[in-house]
Amino acid sequence: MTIKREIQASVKDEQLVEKRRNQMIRGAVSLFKEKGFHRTTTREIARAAGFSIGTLYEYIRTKEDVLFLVCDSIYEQVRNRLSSMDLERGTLESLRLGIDHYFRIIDEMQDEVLVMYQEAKVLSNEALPYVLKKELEMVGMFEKLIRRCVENGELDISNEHQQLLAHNIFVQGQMWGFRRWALQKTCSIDDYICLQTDLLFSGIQGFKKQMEVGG
Amino acid sequence: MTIKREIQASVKDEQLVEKRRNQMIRGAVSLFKEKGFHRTTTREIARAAGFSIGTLYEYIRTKEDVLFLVCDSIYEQVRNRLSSMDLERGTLESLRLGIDHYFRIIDEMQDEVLVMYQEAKVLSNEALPYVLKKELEMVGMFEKLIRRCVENGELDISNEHQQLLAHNIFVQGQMWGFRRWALQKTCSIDDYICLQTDLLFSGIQGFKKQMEVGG
Amino acid sequence: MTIKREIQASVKDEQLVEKRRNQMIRGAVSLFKEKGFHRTTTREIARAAGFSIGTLYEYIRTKEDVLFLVCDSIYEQVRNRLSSMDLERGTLESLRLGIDHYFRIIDEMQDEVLVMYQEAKVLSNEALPYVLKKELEMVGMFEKLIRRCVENGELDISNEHQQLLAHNIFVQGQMWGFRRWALQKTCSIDDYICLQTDLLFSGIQGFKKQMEVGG
Amino acid sequence: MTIKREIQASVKDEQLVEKRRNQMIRGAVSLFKEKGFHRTTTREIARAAGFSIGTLYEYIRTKEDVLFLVCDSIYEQVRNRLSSMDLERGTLESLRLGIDHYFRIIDEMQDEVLVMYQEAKVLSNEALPYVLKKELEMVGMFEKLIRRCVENGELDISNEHQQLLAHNIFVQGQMWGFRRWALQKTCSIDDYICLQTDLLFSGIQGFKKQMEVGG
DNA sequence: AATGAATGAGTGTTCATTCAT
DNA sequence: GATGAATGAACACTCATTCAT
Repeated sequence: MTIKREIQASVKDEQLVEKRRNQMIRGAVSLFKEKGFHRTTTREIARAAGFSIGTLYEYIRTKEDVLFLVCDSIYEQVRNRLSSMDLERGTLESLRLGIDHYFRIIDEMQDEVLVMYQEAKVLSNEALPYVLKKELEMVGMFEKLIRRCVENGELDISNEHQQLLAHNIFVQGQMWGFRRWALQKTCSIDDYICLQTDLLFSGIQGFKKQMEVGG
Repeated sequence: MTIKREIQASVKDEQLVEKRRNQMIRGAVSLFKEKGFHRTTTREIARAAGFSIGTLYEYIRTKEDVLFLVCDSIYEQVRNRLSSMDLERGTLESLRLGIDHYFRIIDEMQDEVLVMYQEAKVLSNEALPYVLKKELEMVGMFEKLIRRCVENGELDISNEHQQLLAHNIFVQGQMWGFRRWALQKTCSIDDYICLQTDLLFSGIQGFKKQMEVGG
Repeated sequence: MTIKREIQASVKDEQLVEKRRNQMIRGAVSLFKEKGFHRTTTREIARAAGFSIGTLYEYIRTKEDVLFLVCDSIYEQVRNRLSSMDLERGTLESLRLGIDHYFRIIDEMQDEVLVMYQEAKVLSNEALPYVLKKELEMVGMFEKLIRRCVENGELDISNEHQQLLAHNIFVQGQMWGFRRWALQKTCSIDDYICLQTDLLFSGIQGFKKQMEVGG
Repeated sequence: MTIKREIQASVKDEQLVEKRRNQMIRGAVSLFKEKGFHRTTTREIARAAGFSIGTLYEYIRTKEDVLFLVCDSIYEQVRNRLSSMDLERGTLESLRLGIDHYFRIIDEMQDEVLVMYQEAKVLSNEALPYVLKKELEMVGMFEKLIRRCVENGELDISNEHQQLLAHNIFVQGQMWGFRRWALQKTCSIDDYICLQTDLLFSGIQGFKKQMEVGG
């Protein structure tokens, strides 16, 4: 169950709040993508959402609320889509599939992830921990995936290695988005998944060894 | 050879320009660290640099110039410190040492790297490519380090793997800074270097294999 | 006969209008008391009155109407309570009693009087004269009280003195409210009535004279 | 010596600050007079002062600062002009002259006094006490004037009567301004001074008595 | 070369009022 | 007759930039 950090709205009809906020988020993401949070005005957000500035403020209290809503929504989407992963099987294949799945989600949500990635830090001291918490939850999913492999005897790495590995996977996903200017020039998402999986599973010495074995 | 992107100054005396800009950068970094680029005012930068707002504008043309100067200076520092790496030896040990060296630099320059990392994106379309270019140069250093290993027969991985590996190393360095809220709670820089090196060199199956061998 | 300044309502049922407006006034007085007219929003008034903002506007046309209603209501209350005074007897004792009565009313309605006193001026050029007229009516009551004394031979002061005296009494009543920060620290309403009556009746030389007589 | 409540300015040249603030006060008084503090915008104040909105905010920090400056300046003016009063002589004549002097000052500064009188209450909890303190200082001047008369044997009234009398005089001065709509229709300032002095000195029974004596 | 007072476009936010349901 | 979502003009305040001294 998710801890809800409520953003206050003046409007009472909860369905309407949901609907209007979704309009708002959609508009805001594309604006933040284009010019960043700080260079986007609330008026622009309202216009992009399809309503007036007055109406915008019926559904939030401060501009930062919009950013929070955006971040929250993106995490929620990623997590929802990630939830179809099988965390329990505990085979290397399921880990490989999990990574594949996650990287493809990021690929499809590149813009959103980039926005969140670049702007989340401007969230206030009140809101930021909540967002970071969500991030840790997602990292936790990879940790679980890995731990089950260890428990299954498919993998033998220390607890610390497991944790860092989970972080690496998580960051390598985001990296596909935030370093697209470098990576996506020479590389498709399929390539990327393939290459990263190689490195992840075999390490650089793995190649050497295989070579030696093969040679 | 480095492409110089000149920031125009009204003042002619180049030594003075250099000196004033260094004051400016020092002040700006600590301000950006504290409150980010957008929440820092030019007046604050001037004050932190030790001169008046009018003088500030004798050495730059826009606020963004300050950010550029800051990013440029940070990259330059990282690169300078990195330049003591031996890129040519082409042994796994030299690669390991290179990573160790780089990660420790990042650790010491955490604040600066974080600033640059978080704010660089607001640079205009004119300045950003220049900064990204510098980043690629640094990635290139790791690529070279790796390529020499391959040429030396110490490693046998494809060109694509080499490139991605270089990116991974570069990002894992930055990651130590920008994910400090998660990583640095349980882990020293020594631990981090050790763990990342393990994963990098052996991959996760490496561990398994060793186990099998050992078992 | 009272001149009625009609505030337009959309609702036809006059009893309902009366009822709703009373709710509104009660809510508004306590809000104006707390934060003044300008810092009180129509939404707050509606909420304090127990109905919606839409309903509020069924019974008034502008926010200023609320202020008018409030002022009107307060004057009406003061006047009603004042109406038990005996204006006709024409003795110094009845004047003394009238003052006593009036000062005690003000004391009990301090908050309301303060509100009206401080906010009435923001009424538009259309509504203000109406309110001032009511005030003059009340001053007129004291004038009558005094005049009857003169007619009775109990007092011998000129017409101008009578008028100014009436104003003084009226203002000294309000003064108990609007200077409470100074007066009510060291003085009860009983004290205040007593002291003011002394000054009013004897003047400052009166004391001297009595002393001389007594000495 | 006056306790200074400093309003922060960005501009350092103190003479310039003084000059600009005087421009500001002059403009603000006439605007507040016309439409009250709340209906006056900061842009209007800036324009009336003869500079831009940006410049206005170089000399104050909030709109309320303007009101404080206005109130402070008015009190200071009244007090300065009042300072020529001889507080020490302790004769009834000097008291009479003091009142005459004070009432004439109020008459000349009617607009200013009215503004301060009507708007001072919106000052924040921080600034209001400071203004009230100044008011009490002025009341204190009348108290002193009266006390010296008592000490001189010219008057024999209790401490409490002295205090209230001082308040009455102070309020009757202001009253000439804030009730001008009623008083100034039938009465010049000379008349007003004369009538109020009569009532003050003789009380209403004084008239009667004189009559009896005279009769 | 250095200063800092002046500028005003631009920002986030509020709130009286309307009107479709 | 009652509701409350929608509106947008209006507001206080900020800050990058300029330029006369």
